[in-house]
Amino acid sequence: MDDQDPGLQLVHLLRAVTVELDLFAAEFAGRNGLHPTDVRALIHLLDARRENLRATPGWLGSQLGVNSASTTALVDRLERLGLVRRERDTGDRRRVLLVVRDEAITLGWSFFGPLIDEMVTEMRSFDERELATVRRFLLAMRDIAAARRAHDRDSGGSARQKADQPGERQEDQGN
Amino acid sequence: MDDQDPGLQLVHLLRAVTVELDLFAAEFAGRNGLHPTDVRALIHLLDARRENLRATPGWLGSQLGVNSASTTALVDRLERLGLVRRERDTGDRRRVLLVVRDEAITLGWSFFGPLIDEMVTEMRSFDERELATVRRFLLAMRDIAAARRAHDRDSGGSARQKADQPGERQEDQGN
DNA sequence: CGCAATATCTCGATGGTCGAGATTATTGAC
DNA sequence: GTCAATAATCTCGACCATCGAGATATTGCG
Repeated sequence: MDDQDPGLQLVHLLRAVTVELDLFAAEFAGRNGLHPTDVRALIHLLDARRENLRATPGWLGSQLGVNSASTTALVDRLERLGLVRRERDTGDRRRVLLVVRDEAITLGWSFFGPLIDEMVTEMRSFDERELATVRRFLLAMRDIAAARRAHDRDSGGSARQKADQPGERQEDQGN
Repeated sequence: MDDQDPGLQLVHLLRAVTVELDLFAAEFAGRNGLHPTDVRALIHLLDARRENLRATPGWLGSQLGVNSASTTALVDRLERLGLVRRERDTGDRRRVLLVVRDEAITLGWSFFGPLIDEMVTEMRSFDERELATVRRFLLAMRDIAAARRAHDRDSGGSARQKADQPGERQEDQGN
């Protein structure tokens, strides 16, 4: 694996992008009195809403990799900030549904909107075949990372298992 | 900006990749008794070493966006774990050089090595023109994020300025 | 020398995260 | 129906990463 390997250079470049995006999120967090975890939670909640998935504390915790105690505190913060609302699930009353309030959408868009806009605009300079290439690249990188994470979680039981993950991920249950 | 906009889909996909990579790093952290910040620091330190840059606490703190107090504690942790060594700069004795110990390289490679390997291997399925397309994409995304971050830092003085960033970034000073 | 700028570190306070366990609701067996 | 097992969320106490403010040491300028 030569240091001049173009593939390796691209992997490093991908990491540089993630570093930039993390710093961008941290900037957003610090500016609004949120913590990095809150921002990550907000992103997942907005994603869930966009895809019509039901968000619950347990689901959110598993997405973020934090345990139930931290998730409760996290939702408390988001609720106190007026970004989400707790709502008992009428079907399964053990559950709590996390309803994203309009304030959260406004806040998220005010910060990430311009960034996303610029990125989408930049993508217009890519023709269809190039877009397909980028998509293939991103899908491959995402899947490799996800697969290795699942692999390491199983095989690497030497150290502690980190958190109490239900492991269960509920998909869209018909709204 | 339609929800079916292929550019927008790719931006979301890019975010999905960063989420996976962050979770991967968190997994690594939890398994080795490190904190997410420690992992980020380790990555920057290994990068600096690879590029023959001099790492100091101040430089590291500015890279991570944390203040000097946190940086001191961070370096204390890394030193206690035997990953780095503090060494007074003989030229400017206010400075401390952070020397990455072999243990850090071994540790980092043991975890990120296989992931990087798989990614690099996957990149072999891209021909030269496709690699160039991916590179153009990643460079554009990185630069947009960096530019917006700089832009927001200046204009958005409404809230607090977060940390005491020297703003100074020392490049390779001839080793 | 005095003085400002720079680099790092110290201190006390805040609060996010964790493990363990409590609480409430659901499910299935008898 | 009752009981135990499971599940989803929350409470509690402890730990420690991060922060702001300020201390300490060094450099460079005049």
